[in-house]
Amino acid sequence: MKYSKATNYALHTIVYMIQHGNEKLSVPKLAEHFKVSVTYLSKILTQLVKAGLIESTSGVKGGYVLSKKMDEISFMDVIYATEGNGALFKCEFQESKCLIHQVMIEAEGLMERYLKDKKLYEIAKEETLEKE
Amino acid sequence: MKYSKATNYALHTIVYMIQHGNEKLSVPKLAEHFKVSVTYLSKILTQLVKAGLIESTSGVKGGYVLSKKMDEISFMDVIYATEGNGALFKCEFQESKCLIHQVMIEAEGLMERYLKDKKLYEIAKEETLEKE
DNA sequence: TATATTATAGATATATAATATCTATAATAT
DNA sequence: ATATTATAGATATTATATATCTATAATATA
Repeated sequence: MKYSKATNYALHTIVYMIQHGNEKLSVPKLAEHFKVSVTYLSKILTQLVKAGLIESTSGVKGGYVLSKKMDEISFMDVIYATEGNGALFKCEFQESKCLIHQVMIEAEGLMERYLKDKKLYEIAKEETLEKE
Repeated sequence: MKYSKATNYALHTIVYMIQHGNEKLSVPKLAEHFKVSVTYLSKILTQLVKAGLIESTSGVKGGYVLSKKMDEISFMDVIYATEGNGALFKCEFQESKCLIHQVMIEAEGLMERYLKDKKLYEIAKEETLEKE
């Protein structure tokens, strides 16, 4: 099991938006920066819209802005949007009564809690500082 | 991203072997118990052999036994065998210098450390107790 | 030694998910 | 009216997971 590339693009896009002070950004600009096709990145950003992380406006001068406060968006918010929010491990046999299942869920929980607590704002800020 | 069914079968098989006091067990017997095809389970068990978790003997009265002490096999040992031991998240861009990458690796680490510390023996023992 | 039983390897088939592109449509600033 | 943008739908291409089949090698035992 692996995180998808889409998740990587999504995380980087949000960081990029934060670093640009949440000015409205279009897919063509974002796609150019990340060297990825416009249509492909569009699909990913639409997922972020549906998850309520960003907002879109069509037409000339359209594009995307963050729909939450910059410092509220967590890694996990983005990952849920691109990977889904189902459990990583499912036991077909006894389901919730399965002790193996319970251990795996607990392990996932550790990762999730860390990623829920970790905001993309922290990263964006650090990277900006590094450039100075 | 999801854990594969193979991982679930592998974890359950090891627990089953522990619960049976590490007596030699054949694939036909294991497959019958888990209601899964012999050939499919074979592939999974061969992965466990290659990972050094179990040992096989061919021929009549052949089968599998654990190659480590029962209480030393961790969840992570099994997961590495079936899922591979590469990182779950890779950033194509700046690789190791990427701050997003670093956070994701840290998060994975939490899950991995928990699963390395958690031994299948604990589960096997608990389930046995429940039956009594 | 012959036979039955078992693990392993290789080939193949199918299903599902990830990656990616193309086209058409709807929305909007100028 | 036009150009620009997001969205939706269809489709194509890989890659991975799931699964089966067949052949081969190893081994206990009759």
